[in-house]
Amino acid sequence: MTKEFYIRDTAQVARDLLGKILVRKTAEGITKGMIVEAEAYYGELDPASHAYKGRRTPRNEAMWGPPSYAYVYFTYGMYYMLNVVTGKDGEARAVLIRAVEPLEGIELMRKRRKKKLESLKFGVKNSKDDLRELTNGPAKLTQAFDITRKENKIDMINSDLKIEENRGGLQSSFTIVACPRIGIKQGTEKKLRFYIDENLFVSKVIFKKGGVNVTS
DNA sequence: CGATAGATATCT
DNA sequence: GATATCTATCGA
Repeated sequence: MTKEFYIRDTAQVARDLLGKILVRKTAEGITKGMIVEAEAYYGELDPASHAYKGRRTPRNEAMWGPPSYAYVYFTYGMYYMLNVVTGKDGEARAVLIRAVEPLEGIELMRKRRKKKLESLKFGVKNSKDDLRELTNGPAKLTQAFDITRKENKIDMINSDLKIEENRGGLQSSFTIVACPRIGIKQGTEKKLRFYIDENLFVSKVIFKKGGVNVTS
């Protein structure tokens, strides 16, 4: 993707990221996945954002920086979340990548997810042999793609972590659903979460209020 | 399904 | 000291 792509309105970027390819290269190998779910965060203006009312700390510093950079943060004592910064430099806007559909490096994703599970003190239950379990959530996909604090502030236009145009032509058209964002306590009225309708890898489908279909 | 424990960096 | 853009498990 180009710099211009990310400079635009955050919700627009979130929508347009659906169907694009998240690519990750490490010494272990390469993993790829199609983005199927994303949320927009409007920094200073957004009660749900880490940068609400201009809060600027070492942790959320990346949000304030230039577009196309990664904002990776650690939360709940064990999880990393991946965002891409949008808007103009100095604006604190970002898109949270919430789910992808695995395309390449699936065995590697399995290995990484399994390793993480075993490191937790849970009772290492049987791993459900379900592809969806690899990447259908923001903290799951960062495990599967080995994304941690180290990837914070790297430019996602051309790095070992980047987003590419979908050239494979797989699923060229789809319906986009817009609904409230997940896991927030304020700013729930706005429909800033977008996902590909009917896609199996979407983290959570909201039946309650339903979403709005926005075909692009 | 719904409820809750889990672990810790970061902020107030 | 409280909180967090969550996940896995357990119980009904």
